[in-house]
Amino acid sequence: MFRGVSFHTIDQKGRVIIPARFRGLIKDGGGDGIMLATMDKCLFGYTYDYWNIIEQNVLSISNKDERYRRLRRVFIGGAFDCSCDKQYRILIPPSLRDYAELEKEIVLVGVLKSFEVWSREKWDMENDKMKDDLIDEDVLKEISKLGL
Amino acid sequence: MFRGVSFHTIDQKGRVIIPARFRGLIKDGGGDGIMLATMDKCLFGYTYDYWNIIEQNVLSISNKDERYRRLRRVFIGGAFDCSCDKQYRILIPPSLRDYAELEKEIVLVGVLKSFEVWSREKWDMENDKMKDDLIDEDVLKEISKLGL
DNA sequence: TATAAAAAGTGGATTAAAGTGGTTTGCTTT
DNA sequence: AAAGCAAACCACTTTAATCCACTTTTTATA
Repeated sequence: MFRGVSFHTIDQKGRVIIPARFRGLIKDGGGDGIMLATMDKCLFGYTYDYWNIIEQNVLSISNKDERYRRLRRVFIGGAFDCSCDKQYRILIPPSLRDYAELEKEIVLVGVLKSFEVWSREKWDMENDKMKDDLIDEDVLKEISKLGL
Repeated sequence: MFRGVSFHTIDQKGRVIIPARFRGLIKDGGGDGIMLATMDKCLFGYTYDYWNIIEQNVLSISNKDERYRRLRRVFIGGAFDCSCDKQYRILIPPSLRDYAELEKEIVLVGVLKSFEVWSREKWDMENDKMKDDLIDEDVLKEISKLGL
């Protein structure tokens, strides 16, 4: 499972290193590369195997409703296959760089089945929001269920 | 169960010794290492076995709501697998050192299912707060239930 | 209780791996 | 043919894993 945060840089070419602790998971997940998709103003990284499951799920969504068709084309349309180079970096396509506003400082965050790529600014904001969430009854309830 | 408090140091590389009385518990809990997570401005150490339970609970949280996705990414993002070296020390990742403000003097505290890592300053403050809590009605009620 | 032996705890040196930035080469596209 | 881009290559810096030496504390035993 993907866990932990790392702080890195994205270079002018749009290359981002995959942290060492993620590499085995990626390889075991179907190859030397990942699928990148957009969500929550950051990028979600999936192993090939897990992505296949997601695609199957997307296929099973009804296409009757225009909203579901829109969801499908935005989510799948925004997904890219990114393979690793010899230094274990992925090249992030310009459209995804723009979406997540990746410029210089970036953050990689493991979230179990997948990991996320954030700009440093947005990640800091996300942490601030989390602090605010800690006075939210619903959130506190979920935390208490974790058994910490 | 983890119990008792020990005062130690963290060296320049970020290494921290595991007290002898914790070692058997850790080994019995699934291996020669622990999972470290962030909470309450200190670090929580879990055995692998217990961490697996927590992780299952995290996976069962709904991901519909943005607040719950945030909870997951901040909590799992703050979790690291720390294995012991031959001297039974763990290396604490820089992001966790920063979070808990570990610099030189640190405190390890057993709290039954897990143990905690504090900076000495924060630990002392925590004890002061405990003194204040002893005039709190709710806290006194819980204490009376303990059967001391 | 004195002493030896073992275990716990600390610090530093060495080596291997991770991470970063840049250059070159060879495609593709217009 | 030239421009743009990505893949591959290379050089370098930083960081983490491993190993070793030593001090302190605990335990065992005479």
